[in-house]
Amino acid sequence: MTTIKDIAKYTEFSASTVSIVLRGLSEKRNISKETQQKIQDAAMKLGYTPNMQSKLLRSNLPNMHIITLFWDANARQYILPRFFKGLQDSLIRNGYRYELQIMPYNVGHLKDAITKRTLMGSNGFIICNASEEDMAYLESNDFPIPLVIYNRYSHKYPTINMNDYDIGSTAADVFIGHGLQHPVIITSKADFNGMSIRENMFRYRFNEIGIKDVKTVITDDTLMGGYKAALKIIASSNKKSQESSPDCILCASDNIAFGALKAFHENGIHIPDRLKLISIGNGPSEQEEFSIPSLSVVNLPMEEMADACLSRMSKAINDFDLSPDSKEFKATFVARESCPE
Amino acid sequence: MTTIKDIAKYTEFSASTVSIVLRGLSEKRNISKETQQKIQDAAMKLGYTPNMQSKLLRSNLPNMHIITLFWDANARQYILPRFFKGLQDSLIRNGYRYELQIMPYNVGHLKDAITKRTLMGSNGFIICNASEEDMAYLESNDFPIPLVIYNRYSHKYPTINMNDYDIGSTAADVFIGHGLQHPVIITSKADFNGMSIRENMFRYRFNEIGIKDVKTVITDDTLMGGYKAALKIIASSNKKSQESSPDCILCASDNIAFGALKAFHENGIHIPDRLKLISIGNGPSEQEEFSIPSLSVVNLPMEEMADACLSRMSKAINDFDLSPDSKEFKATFVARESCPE
DNA sequence: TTGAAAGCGCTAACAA
DNA sequence: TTGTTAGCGCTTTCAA
Repeated sequence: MTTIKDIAKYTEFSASTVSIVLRGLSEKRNISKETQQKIQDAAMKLGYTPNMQSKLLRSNLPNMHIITLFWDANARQYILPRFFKGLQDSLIRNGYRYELQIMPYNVGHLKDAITKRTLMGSNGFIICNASEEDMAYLESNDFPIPLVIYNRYSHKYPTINMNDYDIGSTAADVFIGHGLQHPVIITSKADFNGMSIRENMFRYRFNEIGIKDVKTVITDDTLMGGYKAALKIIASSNKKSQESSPDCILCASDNIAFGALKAFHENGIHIPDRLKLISIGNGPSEQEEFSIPSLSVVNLPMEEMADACLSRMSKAINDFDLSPDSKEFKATFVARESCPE
Repeated sequence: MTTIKDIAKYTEFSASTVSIVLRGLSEKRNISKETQQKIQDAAMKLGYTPNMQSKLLRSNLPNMHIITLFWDANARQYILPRFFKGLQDSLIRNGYRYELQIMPYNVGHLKDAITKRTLMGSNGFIICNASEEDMAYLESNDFPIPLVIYNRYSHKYPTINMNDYDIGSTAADVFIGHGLQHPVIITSKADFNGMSIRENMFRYRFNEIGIKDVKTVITDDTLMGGYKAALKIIASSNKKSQESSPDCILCASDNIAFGALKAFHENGIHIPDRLKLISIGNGPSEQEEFSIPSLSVVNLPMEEMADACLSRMSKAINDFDLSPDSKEFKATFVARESCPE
């Protein structure tokens, strides 16, 4: 890395002169045109770029804390803004003086994103979307700054969670309350334990009332994924009698749900008359309200959880409290057109 | 700010001992339990938090560049992920070694977000969503780091733009090609010049063929906004004859379009049979594809533009090239169900 | 088991 | 018009 010193040596001026020129203070300090030119040229030639760390250090500005948010680099376009907005609002409401930095990473390869550099440059990590491998990596290593884990459990780090049992059973109970008997789950490959819990709990509630047959369709966590899964369900139910074909669907995400709604619409299957549908609501509520039909969801309290992540981080940073506690949030059912109360 | 020195003074140990203890290296370096305890307590009591700038400076890690993205703190949940994903992909594809930092700000108050601190801590700013006031602020001030402006014009800074004339005329031409004669624009209060250009150009094309009456409905740039605007249009066209009621609608954003689609659906107005609809496509294309009906758009090339922002930034940082050039992208029409080709 | 000293890159005050 | 010096907060030898 080229520094101001390198330029000083190269041009045979002093470091302070170089500093003055490069900061555009030449006029004020009466640096000769010639000197300016030489220094500019050298900076260009040597590829100088300022080191902001040392500028900041030198500046004596109050030490701002940088919180780095590790987020799945792929897909789930829906969710980041919701979570991020929750963080922002929390910052403002609580007066936290943090700077938020977003570090995208590939799920399953968190290890590669947590470099010496990211560790050094940050006062705390909030880890989101971690897979089982990622969690294993975190559990088996020590880090010099506090971590808060979003939506996963750990016996090493503080975590902010939602009650996954609740999510599954709430959805099932609504369907059961409607007397529905042929449930289907559309979901994607579970990349964290909570997903399985939600689905198993959903199944369990139906099993309890004697309905053993809860079909599952695995697809991508995308709109296209939901669309294709729904087409599959339509095709297979066309072969069956009206009585035994699906009458209610749980979608593991809003992405999947929106895709599925499109497929049912195109095939003239009326929701909620022919089929009731509930999504595990991870998307912006506005989009759920204005889909056709509007989407009933078990709403994941992401904004509240984002807020909790920051509070917990604040406690970790200020009180040195790194105990592996967990705060758990409840998801609530929001009835809309795709499945009334 | 409490530093390691403060703790050293307070505990009457040396700074190096404090450093060792606070970094958890006590065992390795044989620091006595008692000393550890005293130092930990003091750190807690004095509210010590490490200064990451100086850690980084000391670490001799290669000087990573931090690019700060200034983004509208409010609404437009759709767009950030699209732009951000464009940035990420660009990072990877071009091998730029930048760290991205997102700084939310309130449009119209960019001034408040650009603090000494943000300036010092960043090697470059990408400014998005700037209002006219924000642009005026930027134009009339000097900054010590390079700025690249997204989707606005400037005679002081490099900018990355789209052709707003094109956007408006493309949409109009498609409608005109269908022989439609009663256009309506649903838009929100223009907070930047490009919006007016798009709309004026749309109007102009219709005017050219003798259609002077292009109605405009102003609403919020939200799904609810689009919904309400559409209801208004429905109400007023119910009073008119079939011939004079609107037959095509340009929506200024996907938010507005999705909201409007819901309203038309609820009122049994078939799109595209009764009414053709084109949106200025700023949302994720997947959502446009799976809406009901799928949404025809003049697609804003946000990913390409994000890429261009980074390329331009790279040029600014590495080649000291701060000339106020502009790169302009063309928007293309994507025909889907809401308005065929 | 602890401390002293040097230095990371930069800038402000002062000197020349 | 330019240079010298000291120091921002931290860590790493090396010494005690």
